[in-house]
Amino acid sequence: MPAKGYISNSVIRRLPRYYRFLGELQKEGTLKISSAELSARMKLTASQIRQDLNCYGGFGQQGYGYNVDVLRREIGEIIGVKKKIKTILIGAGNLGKAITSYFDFPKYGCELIGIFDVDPQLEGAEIASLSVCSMTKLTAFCGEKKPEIAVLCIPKDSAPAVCEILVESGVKAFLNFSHYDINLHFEGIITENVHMGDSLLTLAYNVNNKDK
Amino acid sequence: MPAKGYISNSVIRRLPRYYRFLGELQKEGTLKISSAELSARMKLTASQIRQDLNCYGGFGQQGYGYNVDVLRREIGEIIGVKKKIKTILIGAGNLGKAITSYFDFPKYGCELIGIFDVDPQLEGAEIASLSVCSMTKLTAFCGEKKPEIAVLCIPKDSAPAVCEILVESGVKAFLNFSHYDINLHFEGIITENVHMGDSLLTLAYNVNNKDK
DNA sequence: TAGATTGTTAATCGATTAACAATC
DNA sequence: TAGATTGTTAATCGATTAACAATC
Repeated sequence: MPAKGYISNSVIRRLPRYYRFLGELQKEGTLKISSAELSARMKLTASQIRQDLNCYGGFGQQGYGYNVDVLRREIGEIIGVKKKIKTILIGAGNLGKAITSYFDFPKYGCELIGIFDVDPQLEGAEIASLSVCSMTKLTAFCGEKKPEIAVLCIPKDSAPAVCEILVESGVKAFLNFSHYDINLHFEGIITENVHMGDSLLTLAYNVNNKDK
Repeated sequence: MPAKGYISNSVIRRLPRYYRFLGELQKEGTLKISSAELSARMKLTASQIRQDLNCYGGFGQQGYGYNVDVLRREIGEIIGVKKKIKTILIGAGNLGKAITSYFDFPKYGCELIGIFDVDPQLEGAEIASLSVCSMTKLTAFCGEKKPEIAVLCIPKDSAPAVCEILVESGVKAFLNFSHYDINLHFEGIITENVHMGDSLLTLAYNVNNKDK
């Protein structure tokens, strides 16, 4: 049996989704919501919502439901959105540029404090009010600023060396767009792998095997 | 109990990963692999690998293991990588551009046949040897070319209208970067949602709640 | 044949759902 | 108080793991 206080990954992965839906409800001006209403909206069961939330405490009120503002604030607190974890991005190619500009880091609990690229041509280029740094400055930068998260927008081949440096410098977590399997090579490192290829293949599978 | 022949989502989502790892083994020149060896490499159990594969048939040989080439080809066949599903991309902003150039569609069972954007300024711009089309041409294009997959790189607000048109025109599946919940609004549409925000929040949660 | 490893059935484990007593 | 809805315990379901007979 899981230890008391243990929270399963399945629950953790639903937190951002609750947070997102509650944000929408807030925007719509909804003040209170019952687990039944929220479940209809999110296409999951009311039971699951109550179970999930009660991993962290009783945020509702019997006979009433949940106060949207309070619940969202509580979940934000649990995730730690206010912490603004220091984050760097490696690889200012197309994808890196897109993420840097497209992405509202503070909204997701992070603060982007540095962008790095191997290409000396890019050095000094301005993206999202940060100027791209040479990779040669990476170690020194990490030693000084102590970023905790790195977003990897580099090819698979260059990933092992870069990860080595970053882990060595104390980076704890990766948002990994390279196809390098970080967690297979480093112990205790937190990773979120984005495999768009896998997503497309899953899509292809489902299209090709529809009603079979 | 699940109907015979039913294959769970958990299994389906592992297929692209098997496919990827087998590709690597191929590159390394490995000819055969046992479920035990593969499981060590992929950090899952040998049991699971054998169970997964046997949803589709017996691809191995007792006492020997699996032939890497054969197994990869079989999985490719199951996914349907050779089909090259006609795919369009909507939204040629930073993200759309990145995906268009960054991404080897044929490698993932798709063929990119059109790029669309609302911005008339972008009309005719060349990306990945395709020229960007105006959104006004979308319906006609779909009617003629019958794309089955759409990659949505547009903001949430414009998504409902675009999805309406696309679903109407026979698009069956979405790789969805907009934060619009397609499957909440359309029945029987296949979707893969990429929520980088959720990934970052999960990362933030894990960093903030490490050893708690 | 002996050894290895699959395919497959059975056991376990964990996550989801249902039920209901507590309580606002 | 009566009605509603939570928090929580118990039941169910499905996915993962273990075990082993089949067989190359």
